Amino acid sequence: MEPLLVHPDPPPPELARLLDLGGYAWKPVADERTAVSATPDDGWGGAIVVVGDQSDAAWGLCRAIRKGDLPVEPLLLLLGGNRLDELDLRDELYDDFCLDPFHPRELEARLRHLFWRAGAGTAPELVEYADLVLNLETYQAAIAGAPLDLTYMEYELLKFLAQHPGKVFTRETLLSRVWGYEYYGGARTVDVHIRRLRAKLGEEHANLIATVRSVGYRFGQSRWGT
Amino acid sequence: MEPLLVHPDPPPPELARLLDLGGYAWKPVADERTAVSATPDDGWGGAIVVVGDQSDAAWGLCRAIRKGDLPVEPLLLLLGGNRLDELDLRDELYDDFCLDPFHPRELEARLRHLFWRAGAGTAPELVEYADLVLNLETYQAAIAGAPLDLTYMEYELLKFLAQHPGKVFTRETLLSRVWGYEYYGGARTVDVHIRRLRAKLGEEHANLIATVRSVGYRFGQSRWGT
DNA sequence: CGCCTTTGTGAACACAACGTGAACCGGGCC
DNA sequence: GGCCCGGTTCACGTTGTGTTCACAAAGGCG
Repeated sequence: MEPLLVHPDPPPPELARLLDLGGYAWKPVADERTAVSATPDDGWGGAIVVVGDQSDAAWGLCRAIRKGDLPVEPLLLLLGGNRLDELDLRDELYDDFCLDPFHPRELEARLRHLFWRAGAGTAPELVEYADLVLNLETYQAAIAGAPLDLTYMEYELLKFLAQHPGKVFTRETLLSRVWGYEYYGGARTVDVHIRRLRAKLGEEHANLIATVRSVGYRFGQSRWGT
Repeated sequence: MEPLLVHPDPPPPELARLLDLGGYAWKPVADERTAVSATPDDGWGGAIVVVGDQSDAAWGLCRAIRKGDLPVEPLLLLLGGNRLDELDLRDELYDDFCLDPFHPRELEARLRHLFWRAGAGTAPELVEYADLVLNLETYQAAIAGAPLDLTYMEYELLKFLAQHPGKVFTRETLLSRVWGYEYYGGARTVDVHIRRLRAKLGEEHANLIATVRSVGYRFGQSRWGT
């Protein structure tokens, strides 16, 4: 199993002891920068962030993780009972939390449940829609069994679209989400990539990407239910 | 919000007090059978199951819920620290748990986070009126199940009207609210779009848009009562 | 009943949005 | 340096769609 990211560095001794006794691999990190440079080849298996005296640093790290610079899941917080208020309006920054001081078995149970949840949902790193399959680990794509030879940008764009089937995205949204947050350039760039994607998908599947005039593009068919 | 299913009946007084103070609607249920018969029309908003002295009954209820007989999500457990072992190998039976005795704010925070998680994922933004459904994410519309092929302006106009059913809008109001604030153009443009909308809605549903002579247009039936 | 106002209808027009092909440019590599 | 590859930009066609206009139909009022 991939090691856990633990903040701060050094972590509280009782946390370190519990992780060691439980047989978890883990690495302490002080901030986002050290976290990035210490990232294992296989990525992180999860994160435990202690919201202590310098809660700003802890929340900043959570935010960096959730922003996607540092993809770590799941994320568990450890915080004192007097800091429960700080959870307000920060739902998106954590998956679970545990009050400190903690019952060792509670923390163990929470970790186990988090990993169970993570493993249950997304076992293989695949994105599938109809005949299309994207393998996120190997950067390969295939349609109806036939492999697609996509460039980097084409792959990223198709991945993003296929991860949100049915939803319409404006060119601006695509530029910011696929290309990057501070992208400056013509919106028509998106058109060209869409065209190449459609061409590579083949005439038969080109209609997987629909253009919504005056709005943007949509991947896949409509979603009426949940 | 739909009421919470709470087990056992009666629940511990401190739990009842917290739910009441927090403004939650809730119903106590003793077992699966009473839970089924007490199910509200809109279903349950979630469940809080106390794993107490008769833990068998509690786990049985959880199993019934997860089996699908009684679709309730999310499911939060409340259990004493000496019962942490019982969580083992039962990951699929709960979404979160809280140790008893509990810090009121911890339980509140867990409830809030659970609801946030449940609501964040599956919220297809829809506008509905009678047989008409507009999906705001996919820019698609359907009437009586049949998809409508609307242009951008037609869609925007219909969306605006359907979002305020029964209300009458002058052409000027529609021009400013749908087309844009500083629109300069003939008011008859609205008529043409209304006509095309009626045509696409089909003869059967064309009367969804009523013209109010000398005033403007109204979507849906007039509202005399509530 | 006749006039005037308001709305429905059909068609024509103009333009914006999109698709398409090709050129440009910058980085990595031999 | 020359080459290749991939991303971006530009110019041009094409199609769709919003707008306008002229006329017909309908409704209100004296």
